[in-house]
Amino acid sequence: MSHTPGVRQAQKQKTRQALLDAALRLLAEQSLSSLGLREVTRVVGVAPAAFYRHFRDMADLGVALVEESLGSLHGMIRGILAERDGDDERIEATVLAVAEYVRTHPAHIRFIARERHGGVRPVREAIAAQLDRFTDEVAEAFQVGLEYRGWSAADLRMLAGLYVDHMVMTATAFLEAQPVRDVGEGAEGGAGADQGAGEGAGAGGMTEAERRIADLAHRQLRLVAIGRRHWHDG
Amino acid sequence: MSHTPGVRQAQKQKTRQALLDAALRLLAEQSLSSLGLREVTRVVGVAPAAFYRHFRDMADLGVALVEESLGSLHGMIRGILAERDGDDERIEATVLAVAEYVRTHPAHIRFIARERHGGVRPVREAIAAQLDRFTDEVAEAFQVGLEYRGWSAADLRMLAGLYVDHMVMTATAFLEAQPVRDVGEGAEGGAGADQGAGEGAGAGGMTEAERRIADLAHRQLRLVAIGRRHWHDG
DNA sequence: TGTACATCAGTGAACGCGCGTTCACTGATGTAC
DNA sequence: TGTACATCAGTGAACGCGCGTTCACTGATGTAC
Repeated sequence: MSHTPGVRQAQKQKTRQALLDAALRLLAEQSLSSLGLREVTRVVGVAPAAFYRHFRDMADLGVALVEESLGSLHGMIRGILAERDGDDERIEATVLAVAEYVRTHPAHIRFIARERHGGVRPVREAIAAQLDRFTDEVAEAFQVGLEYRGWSAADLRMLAGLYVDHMVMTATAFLEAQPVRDVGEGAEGGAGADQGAGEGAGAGGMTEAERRIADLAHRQLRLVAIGRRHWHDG
Repeated sequence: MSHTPGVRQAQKQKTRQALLDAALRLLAEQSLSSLGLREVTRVVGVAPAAFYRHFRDMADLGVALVEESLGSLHGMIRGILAERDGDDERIEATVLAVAEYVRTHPAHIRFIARERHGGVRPVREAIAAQLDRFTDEVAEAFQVGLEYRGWSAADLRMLAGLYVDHMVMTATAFLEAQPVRDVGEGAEGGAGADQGAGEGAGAGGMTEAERRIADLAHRQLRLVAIGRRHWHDG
């Protein structure tokens, strides 16, 4: 233990993470290009100038948020696709996983949806790159399946693109179905504040609105799967 | 001619339109929530306070831009779907129409893509309402076709949603394939400035990047059409 | 047609405010001996 | 273990700047008679 860890490094990481968390929270109500550096540091409780010890500017922080938002998803999706066989099971599992991810990371998904076509080029490009990776990974997962003998690489990627686009669309639909948390924690799991009223879903359940979206997504994915099955015979 | 037209009304409309055009142009490089009132009036050449004669605030202007961006599309799509029969023809015509619309109204489409999940609620809601209308219209167009006997209203709408979502996705893909116009006219048709270099497509043609996107969209739509055809027999 | 009054789109100056960035600094942590 | 020096995350004050909004105004257009 010569130089890498140390109390100093740890403290710095903690501040950096606090800046990311605060930004993500503030981004629930606005887009990155209107988010102020002072706004973020104010929430964290550090001096504005401290920001520059961690990020060159807001675009830089945005790119870091993209990695935080989508990085962990790669393994998850890959795992789901690898562990199942059969279209219906895959569809079911994927839709449920997306719904769950949206419920546990709403702010991250909202950020991605908002900035995917947002006003900050480096962030747009980072998101596009991540979604491209997803498409590659899904296409690769298909390649392994016996059901895809005779498919060209281009057609596999076409199909994967359809699934990824649909996944994003479904995620944002789930998002819009979520209650709007005005204030409060936001970022990390934390102990606090189950919001009270009737619509709140239990640990495993879904609200009525969520169920409608899940059902719609289900049927759309099933239609795509049928098209896939008959792709080579008209 | 007692009160409605008049020189005054006409002049006011002209200024209003100039504000909308200027805003749309500036929104190529940023999102609505960071667009300044003074920025817009500066481009138009009027005093900042003049803005309030036309819009309450930027969100108000944004909602007007939504109408301008999507209002004319309703008739167009409806016409295309009504005039053809046969999936392939419909697919071909729709993809071409979307490509064409993106080429002739790039700034409008970019605005919609950017603000669909952007930081300004009233604008998000206006866009969602318009896209919902599109879905209804497409579903209605299907209803008429003989190919959809036996389809429930819910399934028709599910399918229509798939098409509309895909249309939006395709439009934004075309957009990203467009050369980035740094400055210049933007808003109205105008006489000026075909940009020079090699990638520029002729009146009816497409660039290489556009052709790739069109081809991908084609194949994806064909797969959906196949799924649709076999929807009721597994 | 001519005159007197009403309307109202656009003006320009003023305001208070929060912004991003810079800078020399402080003091806890890390390192060398 | 103890001491002397280096590093560097975070400070706090200062800067110039452009912002949104207000206000009383001006002068062309519209209306009544």
